[in-house]
Amino acid sequence: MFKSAKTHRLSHNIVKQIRNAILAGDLKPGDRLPSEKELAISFNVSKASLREAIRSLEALGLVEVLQGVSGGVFIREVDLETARNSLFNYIFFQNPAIHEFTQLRLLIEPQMAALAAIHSTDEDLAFFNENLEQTSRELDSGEFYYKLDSEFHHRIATISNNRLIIFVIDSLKNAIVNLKLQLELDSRFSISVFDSHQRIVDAFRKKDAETALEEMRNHIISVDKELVAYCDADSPFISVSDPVDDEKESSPEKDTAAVR
Amino acid sequence: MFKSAKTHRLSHNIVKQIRNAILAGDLKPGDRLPSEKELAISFNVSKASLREAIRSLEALGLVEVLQGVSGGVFIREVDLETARNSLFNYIFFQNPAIHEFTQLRLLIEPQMAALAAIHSTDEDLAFFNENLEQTSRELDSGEFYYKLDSEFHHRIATISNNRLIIFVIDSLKNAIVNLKLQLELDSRFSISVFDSHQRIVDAFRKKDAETALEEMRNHIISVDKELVAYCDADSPFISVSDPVDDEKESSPEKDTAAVR
DNA sequence: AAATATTCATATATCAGATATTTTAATGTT
DNA sequence: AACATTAAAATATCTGATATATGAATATTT
Repeated sequence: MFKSAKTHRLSHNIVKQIRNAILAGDLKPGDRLPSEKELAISFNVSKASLREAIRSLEALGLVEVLQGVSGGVFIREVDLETARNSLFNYIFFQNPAIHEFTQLRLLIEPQMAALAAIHSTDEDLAFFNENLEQTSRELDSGEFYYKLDSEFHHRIATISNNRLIIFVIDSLKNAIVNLKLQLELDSRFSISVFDSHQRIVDAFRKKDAETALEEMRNHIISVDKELVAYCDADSPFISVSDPVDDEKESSPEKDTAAVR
Repeated sequence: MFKSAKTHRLSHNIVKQIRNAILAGDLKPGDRLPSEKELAISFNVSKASLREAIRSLEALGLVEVLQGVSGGVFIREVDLETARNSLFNYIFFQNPAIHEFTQLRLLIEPQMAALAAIHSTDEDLAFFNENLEQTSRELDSGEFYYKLDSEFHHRIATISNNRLIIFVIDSLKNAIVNLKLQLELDSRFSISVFDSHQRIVDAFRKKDAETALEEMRNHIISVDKELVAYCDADSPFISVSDPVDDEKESSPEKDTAAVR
């Protein structure tokens, strides 16, 4: 009925104003805001309050701050990583069961595999070949990281050309990997994943949508079974060392043991 | 090759430490952190830097800050709204086409409708009856808001009992409504939506999964067509007045004109 | 002339400490 | 018992000084 009459935090007010300016199109990625001093004067607040607002906007991924001359506060596009991390934070507390991941994946990924079978270009196929080859090498060396696996599914999503679907698939994989495990993979599992991937790519080569869909479906289900066997027993839950931890330079995908 | 040797911001360092403590389980929702003064001493930084860190954590939805005695910084679960808003920010810059939303919805919602037909309880059916009745009243009064529509789809998602699916459906609807429009609805459209909803609920009552799925599918497709007709012509894009703007007390669902 | 080093201007980053405000609980008053 | 007052603890905000980072202009060297 009535609006809260609470005097909000100054920094919140500033965040709101700037965010609205972005959403209204008055501020666009690349735009540079006036300097802290000037902003503080414009908003009629102290530098400290203004900086708190900037920190919030930074956390939301809406601005980026550079130091030095010609530095300042720049509007930027919120990137996939920021959104994905936020979703990860949410999922962390929800701590969904494996089957919730699987259910959602099953709704999306088999269909995307079917699409990919039809629409994949030579370039895409070359990518998948290279991906399989590298995976094979990693299997031989006993060093199976989930990066290649991640890229495999990501690429399939990409062929859909649907950014929402890419986001969902990407986020799911990220969450599964970082949330549910850090399991020492047994190599039998890795090989089974590799085999699945091979069969899927094979269907791509033959442009056989039906088979691609079915193989992806089987793949997801078999991964589900493995994960359930691993996790749900005692649910080790999580071990956060690097994954969500570090900055851009070591992205989550880099150095976490593999899954799927 | 080499890791960035850049000395990060102090506040970032603090955010990282606290976030990691949360993810590691050392800090749990409801936990209260020491006071600003004490924290500043612990981290060996000034109060200003510490507060910037707290603002970031607050923006991420990981903490909540209360003033006054027995106030302080409290760890909290990241809620759906925070994650959804972050996704919205991402989607805003991506600005996906209607068909991208539709494609993803088609993968999920018809299946969920089928599930709901099978699993909906008397309580659920009562909810849908009430929802339809209220919608009908709003139609009569000419005041069609998207809140009821939103709740309709949300409830179906809820029956899936899958938090990831609920998140996706909820976020999609939120994004569609806030991003794509603020169209003056023509009442023919509202009525068509209402009819679809009625047919879907009817299938629920009969526990007819097949029909529920098909009706939801038709519903989404017809909404897609309407939206494309409305939007893609000149793409009014957005008008941000309240939707993503205000605080908890006026949630996005409240006062934006309806869609679908 | 080109490469390198230095200086300078301008931002942000950080600190220290004072003051204001909010909120709860304890205390007093009627 | 109900209500008002006060005290204490916490965040909120402001001010102004200092540190640091960065790019560009300038000077120096080769």
